[in-house]
Amino acid sequence: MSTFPFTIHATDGKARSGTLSTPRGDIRTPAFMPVGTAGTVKALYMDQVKGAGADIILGNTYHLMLRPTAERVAKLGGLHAFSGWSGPMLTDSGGFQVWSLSQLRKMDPDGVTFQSHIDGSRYRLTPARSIEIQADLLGADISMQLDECTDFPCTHEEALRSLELSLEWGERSKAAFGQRNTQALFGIVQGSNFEDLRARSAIAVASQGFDGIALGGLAVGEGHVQMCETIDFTVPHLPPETPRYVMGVGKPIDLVEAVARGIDMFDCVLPTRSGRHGQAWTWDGPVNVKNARFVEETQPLDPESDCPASRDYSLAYLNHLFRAGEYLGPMLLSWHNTAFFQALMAHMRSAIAKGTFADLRAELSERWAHTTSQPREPGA
RNA sequence: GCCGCCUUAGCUCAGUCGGUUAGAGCGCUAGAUUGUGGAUCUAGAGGUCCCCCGUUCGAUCCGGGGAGGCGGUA
Repeated sequence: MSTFPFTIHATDGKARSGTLSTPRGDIRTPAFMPVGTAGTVKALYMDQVKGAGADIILGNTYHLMLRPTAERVAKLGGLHAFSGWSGPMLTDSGGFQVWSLSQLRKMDPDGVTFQSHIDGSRYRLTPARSIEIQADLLGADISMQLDECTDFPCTHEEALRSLELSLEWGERSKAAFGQRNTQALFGIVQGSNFEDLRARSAIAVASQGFDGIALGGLAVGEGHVQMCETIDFTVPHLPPETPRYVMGVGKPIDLVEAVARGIDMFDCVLPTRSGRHGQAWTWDGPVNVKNARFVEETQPLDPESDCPASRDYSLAYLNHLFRAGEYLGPMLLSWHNTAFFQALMAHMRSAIAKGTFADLRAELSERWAHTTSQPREPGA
């Protein structure tokens, strides 16, 4: 029995739309969760994030542990009060930093030791410590088990070792979490791009009785096609009544194709990171507002949008802001992208409810086919 | 007026003991970015080496003259 009720209202093919109910509010699925690593969705006010349509945001164990420290956040009332976000919040366990900060950490079976990129001091993260930080100190509504985000590409042997470690860490995370009435814990499936390993991991994680199941180790260089294949052969091993979450994904085309394969939740830095670098995501695909062709373009990004950033500012002005290095440029594009990703999720939820998801998928997949990620070059 | 220094890419400047295709940083033109190290990376375009004459097989480089700039001085 899951801590949070998850009700599926409609399905269309493998796609499903529902509600994950938490004490801090409902999460409409398929859901996209803006990433607020350090207690802020970068360059945005929480009101803008909420107004864009986001039901839930992410926080990050590793970054908050370093600064301002989890203990200080707890002393200041927890991450919700500290940051001003009153809705549901999910925190990553630090597992992604095990991968992304591989230069700054040492692994052992019991956990991982990080050397801070800020001041060089050492921090220890174990499954129990990660849960303590997430659930007890930050006060996350949904905590993630500590895992190892498996590198790509890797051998079958390496992927097996990695997923076994994540399974064990999942068991220990669950033991540390215990039974709670108002907080949930998600497990994470690994296994790289190996069908047998993904199946093995999915079956094992499903049997551990988590409140939700994430697919980790995706969008790490395998490319769009392999990512879709991996989701394809993993989802059948997951219990239908449990929320499914693909971590760190993705581009709009990835979201559409993953929803079509039965995924309910996503998070990704793309809308905000792209926004800070001048890339706007639109119904016509990505647009680099820094491009010279926009210097005198009086049209906004999307005159039909409800978001002021998309509707009320000309491309010429956005172009100027980025060329001039003005703060408002990243702010407006982060806002626009966040609103666009939420609008995309709303479109998909609506289409699933109406039974027209296949049409929407076909249209968007064709329109965005050129944006799919290719497999990373070996050695790159 | 005289003296000194300077003039090389859009900008700020290296450099060539006279020798094939003259470089950097920034800027510019594009691209990458997927559980955020507010970072970074990749590629490309762009030059009458101020002008003229001379010396030389060959001058962005040496000599003469001119133009423009900066500083000093009367």
